[in-house]
Amino acid sequence: MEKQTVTIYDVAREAAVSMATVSRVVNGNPNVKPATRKKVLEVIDRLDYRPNAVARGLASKKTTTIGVIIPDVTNAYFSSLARGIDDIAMMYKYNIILTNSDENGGKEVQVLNTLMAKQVDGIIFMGNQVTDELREEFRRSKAPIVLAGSVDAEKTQPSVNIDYVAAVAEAVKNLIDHGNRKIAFVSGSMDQAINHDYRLKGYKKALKDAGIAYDDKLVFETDYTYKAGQSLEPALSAAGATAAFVGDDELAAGVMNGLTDAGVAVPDEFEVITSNDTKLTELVRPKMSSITQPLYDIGAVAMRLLTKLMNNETVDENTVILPYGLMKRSSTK
Amino acid sequence: MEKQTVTIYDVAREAAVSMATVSRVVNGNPNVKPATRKKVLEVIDRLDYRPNAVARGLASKKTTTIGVIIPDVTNAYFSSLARGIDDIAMMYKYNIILTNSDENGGKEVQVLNTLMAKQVDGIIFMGNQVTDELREEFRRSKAPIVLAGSVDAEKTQPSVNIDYVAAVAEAVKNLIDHGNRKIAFVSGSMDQAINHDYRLKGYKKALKDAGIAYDDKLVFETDYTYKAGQSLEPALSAAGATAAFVGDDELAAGVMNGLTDAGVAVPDEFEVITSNDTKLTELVRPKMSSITQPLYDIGAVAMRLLTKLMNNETVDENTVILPYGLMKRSSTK
DNA sequence: CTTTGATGTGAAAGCGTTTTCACTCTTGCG
DNA sequence: CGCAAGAGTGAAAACGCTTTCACATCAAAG
Repeated sequence: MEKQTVTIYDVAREAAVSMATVSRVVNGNPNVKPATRKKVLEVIDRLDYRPNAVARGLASKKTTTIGVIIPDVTNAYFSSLARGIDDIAMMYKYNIILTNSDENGGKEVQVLNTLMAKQVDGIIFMGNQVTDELREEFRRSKAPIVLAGSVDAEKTQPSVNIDYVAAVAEAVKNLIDHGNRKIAFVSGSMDQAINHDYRLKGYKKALKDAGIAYDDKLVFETDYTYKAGQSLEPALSAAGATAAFVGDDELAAGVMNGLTDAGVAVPDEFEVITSNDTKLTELVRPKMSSITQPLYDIGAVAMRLLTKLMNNETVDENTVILPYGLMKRSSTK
Repeated sequence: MEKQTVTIYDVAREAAVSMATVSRVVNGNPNVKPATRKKVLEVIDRLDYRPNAVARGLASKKTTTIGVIIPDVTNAYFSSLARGIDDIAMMYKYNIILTNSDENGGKEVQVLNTLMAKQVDGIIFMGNQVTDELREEFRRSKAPIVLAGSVDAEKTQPSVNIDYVAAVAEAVKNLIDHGNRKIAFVSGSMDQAINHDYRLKGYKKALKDAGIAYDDKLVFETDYTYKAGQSLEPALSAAGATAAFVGDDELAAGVMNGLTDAGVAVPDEFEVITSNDTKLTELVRPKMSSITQPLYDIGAVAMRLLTKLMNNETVDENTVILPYGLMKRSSTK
């Protein structure tokens, strides 16, 4: 025996009004006489009527659902953003369809398509490799799309970020100020805009400002994993580096622990500064110095921006830049 | 100018067939002559037709979307499960509506209701405090619900877990075997079934087996946060404990770092063993010994189980128990 | 009284699919 | 050559809501 669903029609019949009226009271439309409203509400309560959101979505062309594409929920940086997104979404009565992309272009395109098929009202995209194909899909979408904690070199989509160039430059300058001349730049794939177009630029800028020559032997392109960082020590030492800027906290933890395990003292013999200021930075010993980012807020602001876009409100600034900082902990002098 | 949507009707007209036929080819129904299929496919391609999943959901009463209730995406334990869930879901063509509950009963009930309103085909629930009200909602649901990494004392819902009692008992026995007599039990709220009904039982069992009297002064009920753990050191020392079993990795990292910072040597003066075997255990120094759980698999199996339930397949065992292990690292002797 | 403008309500047309049912062709077989 | 059994297709009825439009009612204003 299937559980029976009660529809708006049942309520209308029982309350001796039309479906239109029931719909009005359900949606808080003021054009209903208080007495009628009360009557309808009673029936709704009695029958335990619950509006079917799918039918509503079909009729109104709004699903109050947004899509969120995330590289990996398991990643502390992105999950912090996701938390900010969800909280604000909930505040505005939206739900979130969350999908992991592994920053895999093909998967991203596919996911984007199913999200659009599901008629989401908006999309938040996280991931740093916006391919042409992806950009094309973005354009095709009738739902607004905002990038959170993610950059696209072409700046074609609304986005929320910090000023990565300036932040990295400042972090590296800090290392330089401590007397380091050979500073490693450790990051994930250089195919990602955030690395080659932003972080590396900041790195180069700091070097240039200090009159230090750029040496690509000091640039280490690897995976965003703890293991990858851990196994980097020999190379780092071989290159003669005495400090490193790292583009991801987990990676940085690996780098640092790898160094420590190899007998290199952090920060005395080698300084490390990382990028994302996730919880991780406080857990490891020594605690890691880091660029600080308002992680939760990046997600929250992105979601807020999306709500405006979905309501066709005019927004003054499509690409918002949130403030960053530098947190000195114990992995730098 | 709104972007125009092309509907199944447009395709039917252009291909000079009926909507029914278009629907058939879209859904891979074999009852279509190859020639017709080809013709329709061409038109679909030419018009760039994309089926509207909402309309489809209304007509078919299946949304290929499932709801996932998670305490906090930011938590490494749960986000690992979530990753397993999403991967399997994607494999079976489902999408996930993810919502954070903060293990707040009221929020959980509310979220559950909106999920049901959105006609999700199934629900995966994570959270260890199944209130009566919640249980009542579960019962009301026509979508199957499975618990992942979460226990309900009443065992009324399908679930996927490890044998917490045995695992904790083994972990504590290990501590006892190392000569510890005063072993602290550190966990989150005792209101949670997993703590008072499982972990604590395992703890008591191990003590009893070793002939050690249970002393509730050694039970520390706190928050699942790093900070909470860190500030526990004075109390731990005051109670004369020489070892601790901890119910959460982040909490355990806090405990351990708090101890270390206070000059208590881990593991020489104080041993720590934790519960979830998340990445964290490897990041901290010393690395933490832990009960090992197949995190990803718990999520994956839960999702797989859910697919069966959604298809009305008969499942032999509704409450599945996955194997656990014990990983000795450096926070125990 | 009539007129006017709000206010409250209902009928019915969508929204874009799936699915049932009936119907028309083909086949293969006796 | 006739007929039963598929195979292939279309018409149209759902699915459960929102929204438009027209209509009725009523109070205030003239």
